[in-house]
Amino acid sequence: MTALKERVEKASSNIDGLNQNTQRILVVDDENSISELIATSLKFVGFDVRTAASGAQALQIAEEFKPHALILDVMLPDQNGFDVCRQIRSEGHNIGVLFLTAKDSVEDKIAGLTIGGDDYVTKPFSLEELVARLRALLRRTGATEVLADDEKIRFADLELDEATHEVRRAGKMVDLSPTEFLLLRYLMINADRVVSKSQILDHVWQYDFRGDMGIVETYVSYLRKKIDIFQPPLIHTVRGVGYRLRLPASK
Amino acid sequence: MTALKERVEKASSNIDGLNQNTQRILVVDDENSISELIATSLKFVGFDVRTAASGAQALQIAEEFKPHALILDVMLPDQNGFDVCRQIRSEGHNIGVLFLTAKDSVEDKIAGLTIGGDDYVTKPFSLEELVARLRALLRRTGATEVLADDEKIRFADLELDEATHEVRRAGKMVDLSPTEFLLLRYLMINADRVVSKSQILDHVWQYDFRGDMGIVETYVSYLRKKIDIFQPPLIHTVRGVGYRLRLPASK
DNA sequence: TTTGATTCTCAGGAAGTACTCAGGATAGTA
DNA sequence: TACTATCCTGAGTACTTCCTGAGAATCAAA
Repeated sequence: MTALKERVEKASSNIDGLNQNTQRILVVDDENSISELIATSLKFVGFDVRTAASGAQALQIAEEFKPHALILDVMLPDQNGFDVCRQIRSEGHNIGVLFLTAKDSVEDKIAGLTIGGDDYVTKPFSLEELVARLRALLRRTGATEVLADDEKIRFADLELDEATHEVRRAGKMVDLSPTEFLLLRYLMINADRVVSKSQILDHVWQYDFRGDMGIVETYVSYLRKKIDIFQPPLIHTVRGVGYRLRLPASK
Repeated sequence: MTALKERVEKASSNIDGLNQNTQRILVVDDENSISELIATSLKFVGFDVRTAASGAQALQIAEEFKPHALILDVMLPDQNGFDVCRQIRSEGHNIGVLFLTAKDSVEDKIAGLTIGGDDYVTKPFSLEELVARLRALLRRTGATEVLADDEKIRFADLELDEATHEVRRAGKMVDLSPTEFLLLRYLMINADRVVSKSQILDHVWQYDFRGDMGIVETYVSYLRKKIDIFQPPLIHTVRGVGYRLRLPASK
């Protein structure tokens, strides 16, 4: 699952119009803006997505859509998310579930829910995190046919391990805060292309973040101090546009 | 902005010979002058364009026009741009959206503009930038059949890469400021054709620029110092008319 | 060759953009 | 409760880019 491979896969799926081995995801949330946000984002990275706004609707859609995974708000208008989950599973499908939950309700209820390979993400979340968690979940539940490539992203002498959350530059461990990790991950996935500060903000930060883009500059600065003290520097500023991860080789 | 309109009329015969697989773009803005400006410009470069002045109208037109992309002002009289976007997307079409937004409202309020391959441009913008962004968006969202074609523009030994924002002359990296980049891009797109200073001003500079054409001369001079220190020179002055990118051979 | 118009180039101030750091707020942990 | 790590803001600094204006250079026609 290297950045390159991901891109190649994405590109090739564009070519023939539809990809045959696309994973189907059902997003269930009663807030329309949330499910749309998730849906567009997942569609863009290549999933086949359907949305539902209630438990009943979810059951109905699941029946014919047969999703590989569920993204499921715990709080639904008609019933609670767990029941929906249970019902869908009793239909026979053994699908993984990524629960969405408000920050405070976490400890109470969710604790026991991450057993079956399931996972949860608290609202508000960042898109990067959501997608990363979903991918991990699909990997665990075996829904992914693709060779289970070691969960590492590489660029130059940088190595980022999704499973262990470890990062190395030139073999040396570097430790990053959660935000730094996500930022680096986003840059690595988009290696060699320029990403704007607003793209970074939209993907790495939580969707309700209301600050300005100065925060991105600050975090790029942090990252540089941790990974670009080595030579050569990999994070490059493209003035007026954004940032770009690249080797200086082709100067 | 007269120069532009003139050319549109003159050259429209060239256009329809060229594209039978034209991309459809729906422009939504309540300021008529803006949507007209954009529409004219996009038509000229070969898109099939329709305009709408409100969200309601946009939905209506989108239904039968089935655009490949949307250019959508965030501030609309009847509803906000996101809702329009969401509604159109929920109809099933997975189209990319290029948002237009006032400079100051970007940082403050609006997040999530770059989700799903979307992008945004702040008012006032330059036409070159708008078109470049739109093209990039169409590429990303896979609406363009002519993919691969690795996002590079070439002329002679000049090479301009849109994704990485790199420019090379004879393989050597040259670094350009944002304006220099846009200017070179415009010259390269119109390679071998003479472009007048007012055309350049209309396309490369923001539409509210109030200075005179001296600025174009200045920037051409900057460009020459960066890319025409190599031999042979490519940027040629056509006295009394404008500039032209050409090889000395094709006199 | 002269003349007038056009174009080139440069210097320098204004404006904009990016980098870094210190410090306060917050959350997670012992 | 105290301690620590992380997040975020704001301010200061450094730098780049933009644009103007003016004089030098070039060109074409008389």
